[in-house]
Amino acid sequence: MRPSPPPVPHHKRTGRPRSADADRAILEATREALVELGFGGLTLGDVAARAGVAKTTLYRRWPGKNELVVDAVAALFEERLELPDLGSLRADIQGVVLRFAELLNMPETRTALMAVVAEATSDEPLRRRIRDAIVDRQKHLVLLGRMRAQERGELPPDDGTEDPGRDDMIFDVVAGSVVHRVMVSSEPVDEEWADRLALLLVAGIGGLHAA
Amino acid sequence: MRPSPPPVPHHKRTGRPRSADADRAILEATREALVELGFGGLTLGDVAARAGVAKTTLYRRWPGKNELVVDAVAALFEERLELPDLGSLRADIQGVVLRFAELLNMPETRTALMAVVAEATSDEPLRRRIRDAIVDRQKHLVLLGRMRAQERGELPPDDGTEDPGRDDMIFDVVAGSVVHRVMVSSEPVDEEWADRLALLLVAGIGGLHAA
Amino acid sequence: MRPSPPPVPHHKRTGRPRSADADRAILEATREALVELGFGGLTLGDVAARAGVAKTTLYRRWPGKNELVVDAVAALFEERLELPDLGSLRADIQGVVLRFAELLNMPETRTALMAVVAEATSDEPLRRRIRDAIVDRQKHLVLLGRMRAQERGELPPDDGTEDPGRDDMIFDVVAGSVVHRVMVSSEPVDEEWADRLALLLVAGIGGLHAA
Amino acid sequence: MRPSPPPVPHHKRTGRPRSADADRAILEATREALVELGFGGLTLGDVAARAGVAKTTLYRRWPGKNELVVDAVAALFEERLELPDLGSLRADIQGVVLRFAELLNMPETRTALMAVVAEATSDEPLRRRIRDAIVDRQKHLVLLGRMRAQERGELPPDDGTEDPGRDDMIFDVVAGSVVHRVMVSSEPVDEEWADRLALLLVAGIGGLHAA
DNA sequence: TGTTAACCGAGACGGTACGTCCTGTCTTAGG
DNA sequence: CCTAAGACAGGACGTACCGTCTCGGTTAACA
Repeated sequence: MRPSPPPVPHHKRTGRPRSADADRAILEATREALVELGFGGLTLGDVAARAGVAKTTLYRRWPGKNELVVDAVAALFEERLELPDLGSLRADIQGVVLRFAELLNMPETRTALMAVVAEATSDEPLRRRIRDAIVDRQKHLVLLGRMRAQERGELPPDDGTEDPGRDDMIFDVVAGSVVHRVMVSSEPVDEEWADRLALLLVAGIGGLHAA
Repeated sequence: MRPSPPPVPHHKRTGRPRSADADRAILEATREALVELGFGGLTLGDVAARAGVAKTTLYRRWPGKNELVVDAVAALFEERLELPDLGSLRADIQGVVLRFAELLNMPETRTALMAVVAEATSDEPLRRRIRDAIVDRQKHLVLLGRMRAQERGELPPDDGTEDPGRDDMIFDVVAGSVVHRVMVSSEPVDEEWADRLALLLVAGIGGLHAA
Repeated sequence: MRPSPPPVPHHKRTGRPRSADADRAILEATREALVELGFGGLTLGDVAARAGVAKTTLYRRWPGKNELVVDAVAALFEERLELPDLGSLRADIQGVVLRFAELLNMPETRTALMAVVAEATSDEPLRRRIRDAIVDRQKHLVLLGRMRAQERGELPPDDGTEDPGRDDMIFDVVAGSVVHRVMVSSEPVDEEWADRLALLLVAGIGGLHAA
Repeated sequence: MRPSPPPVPHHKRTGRPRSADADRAILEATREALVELGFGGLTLGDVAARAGVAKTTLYRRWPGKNELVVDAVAALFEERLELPDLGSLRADIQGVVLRFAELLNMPETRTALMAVVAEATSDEPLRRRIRDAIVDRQKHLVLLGRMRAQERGELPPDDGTEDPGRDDMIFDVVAGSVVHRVMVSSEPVDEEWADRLALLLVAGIGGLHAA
């Protein structure tokens, strides 16, 4: 899976092309600054300086701080988040929950994720960007997990009558619970907690099918 | 339950006392500004102007924007969030989920809540303030719901062996799921969705007890 | 004659009053920067830094670079330009021409004067400011010189029939000639040149009276 | 007399030759931009765009804004400024003063002239360029006027003892007075004022000869 | 009943970041 | 070698808020 491409300019192919090095340097500098200063302390001028790039170059590519941070953080999700095959639905869920929590505890993402989501509450384009760059890429993990469980016989196969929003709800529950635990309750997501959440979900999903 | 009082000054009781009108006017102005400008656009200078108050007065009472917003929003949770008794655990959960979603969709809270949580990721005192003013007041709803369910016989009575973090997890799951649905997925929380979540939880909780 | 007062704000007498020290420091810093960097190189940010003052303080008092420079330079004209009484009209003119040329050769004024006049060509308020702060204060020197010459008997006394714009023209000729000599022709204004100009003027004025 | 040619490149004569159209378009665009925006608002990027030319092309031909403006304005002086033969020294002077004032009131020159002179105070090459392209071409008018006056018998013929800087001073006085009147005093140069200046000068020159 | 200390409004203060603009150079592709 | 197009590093711009401060003036409890 390749990293999200930089926002494609719809120009003619004339003039000096944009430097790909600059893109890389900027995103790297952004993550570095997030670690050191947090989202609030992050300054576009500072990022530009770290990247050895002029502020204008930065503004030419991204509309502002929010979009830049989304792109900078998206790459981390890309490479870090996957669904391990651990032999059972419960173990799979536990595994992905632990990895997700680990990701949320990285200093780059800790402050950045909530902040951009907050900004996005009144910024539809930003909301779409977050979905495209981060959320939707996680969502397929739910689908994958379901398919594996169905192959194992842990869940009944689809028969065409199931709720189409079913996987979306599972995703909201998993992601939301972990985020709330980490960000709001400030409690650790350890193996035990992850297992109990997995247990609750497995039982709950069973209940949904039974209904 | 009265709204959280402004931080008490520990002075001698001499001199002119602080104006209580000012407090009210400031919190009201803050909510008004949140609706019009969102969290990011909210300015302490602007709030002061709306409240007909000097910036100094404002800074004398609150350390900064974050704390002010927490207090301004807390009152809303106080008055709006309660657990209706609808006759069954599933219906109770559905009911509180719908009320919570409604609260999250108010313009005052929509942007403010996520924003202060984001700020709180690197600000322990703010995190505590949020817990004291908002989160903990919701948490007792979980306890209340459990007790009702136990009275009804929907859940087994406590026998002293249960996980002490059990209710915390339920709270993280409920609150987190709704927040994620509303804020990140940008999908509506309607009666159907709330009911399905309630169903999943009831079954899941059952699974926890069975384990 | 006191130095030109800072632009008077028409506020109420409320709030913290503006610092008089800041005014002094800013004007001094402006002159210093003019010497070191010239008008083109002068930056309001740099002036603020030199004066130990915030940029905002500077913008609160002056609309921009042009007005600031006018005020900074005006003080020099105030203190340096006077009409010596040397016993004859011709010597008086020679004297004032030499002083004026000297002033134009100071590094503060050399670059600043022409620049603000240039800017003023499309900025009526600036033009007025220049007249008020600099030009009009010089103009009375012409009147003073005429009166002395009339007392000495070098010129006939006014009889009420003379051209009201007469002194204005003399002023334009004296000031314009010196400026052009120094700025455009880049030739020195030495005693001889000044004396020849004085001679031309005395004769010319005589011609005007004769007409 | 043709307009001053652009600085000749001393390259080999290989490769694609420079477009002469471009030169014309650039100078025209410069004058147009001067009228619309004034000197301060004039941008090389904007001039390039108006001329339908790349910025590179512009920088290849002129070192910067100042030089470009000098060349763009010089052509106007070339074609507009001449010494009419009106039968007497006084009338000749009046005539040239009126034409010069007219030139100074054109929007292209109004702001441009003072600005480049101001820039030239700390830029010797620019000063030379101004002299070559503008000032020296005017100076011969003084010589021409003197010769005509001598032919008419209004002035004594040269006898080899006269001051060599004599004509320079006349030039400084005429040009400086008009510029000061127009630019600084912001008063009109009408027929009456021009005549009075001519009268003063004729008498003054007489005084110089008598000395 | 006057003192007095803390309050209040207003607004200036030193700072910091903003997002835009222009400069003069460069790097493309094409003539 | 020139051209158009446009990206590049750099730097100043003028604005907006921040959180602090300094004023003159007000208000209520205490003496």
